[in-house]
Amino acid sequence: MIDPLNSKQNLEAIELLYRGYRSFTAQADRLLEKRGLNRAHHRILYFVGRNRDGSVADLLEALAISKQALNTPLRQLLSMELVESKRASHDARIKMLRLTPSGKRLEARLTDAQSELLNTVFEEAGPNAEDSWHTVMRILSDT
Amino acid sequence: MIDPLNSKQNLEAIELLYRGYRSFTAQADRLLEKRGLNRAHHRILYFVGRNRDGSVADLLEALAISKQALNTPLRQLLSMELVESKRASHDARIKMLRLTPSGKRLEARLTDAQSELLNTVFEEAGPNAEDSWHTVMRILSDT
DNA sequence: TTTAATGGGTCAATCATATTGACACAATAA
DNA sequence: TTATTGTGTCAATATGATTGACCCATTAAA
Repeated sequence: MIDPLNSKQNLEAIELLYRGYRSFTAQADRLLEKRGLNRAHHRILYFVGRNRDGSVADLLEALAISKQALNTPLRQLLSMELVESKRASHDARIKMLRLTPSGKRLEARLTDAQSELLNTVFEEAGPNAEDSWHTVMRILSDT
Repeated sequence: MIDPLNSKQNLEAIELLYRGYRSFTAQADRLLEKRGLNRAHHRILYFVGRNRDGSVADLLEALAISKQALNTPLRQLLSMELVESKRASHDARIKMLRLTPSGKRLEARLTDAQSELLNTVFEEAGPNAEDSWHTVMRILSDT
């Protein structure tokens, strides 16, 4: 009777997840570092990019950090004009956040780098592998 | 002509990698937190576990952090008797590090949690998916 | 055998990022 | 008018990381 726990396969999978994730985030990290930005900024760019005109509160909830922790990187992105805010017309308390053109360009560059990497990987692995990989990751994500 | 860059597939893959990785590390993080440990400790336990009797310098190289950054968590693991060190017989300057029995138990518990999660995931995804996933992740890791 | 290099450890100063708590201000809702 | 909401900021504190300067003991080289 074989205990499937800690099989060679699983031990390799653990290793692969660590290494794969690192390899996946490495390019973006380098691109960000050039501008003095980090993953916190990236997360903001990402969520603002995918949630146009969302409020600061929305962003706080998405990032699950404190108001004070958000303050610094968000202010930097605003002053670098990568993100802009305007008051909501129906409620002037609310600031709606969106990417500026250059913010969009940066976000796109970060996403493109990762997207290109994935293209290379899936091309090398073959089309069936891509579907299976998605299936596995979807299950893992929702667990 | 379709630009495969930033296809829906790829955008989903990026999202899945983030979410999947978070889900993958969540259990271990919780287990560690209970003992007042964090990912730094986990990394040390991991590398010491897989590199029995390695030196401090080996560990430093593997973790790619400064001597001073290693100092605190390693000292904690030593004082908690999860890691032990003994001088090398051929060179008394070198400290060889290894897990104690309870260090091994903790490391195994962390690994088991991840391994179990992967078992569940792969079981649900089917056997072919597992192989494909490994293929993709191997390529990604080595890129 | 004196001297230099190596492995390991620590102190100090500093930086970055995060936290909680306490407020302040303007705008909206009750 | 008063209370609540959305946003922003100050202060104190905690953690984890950095670089730089050393120290000790041991081993290697001169």
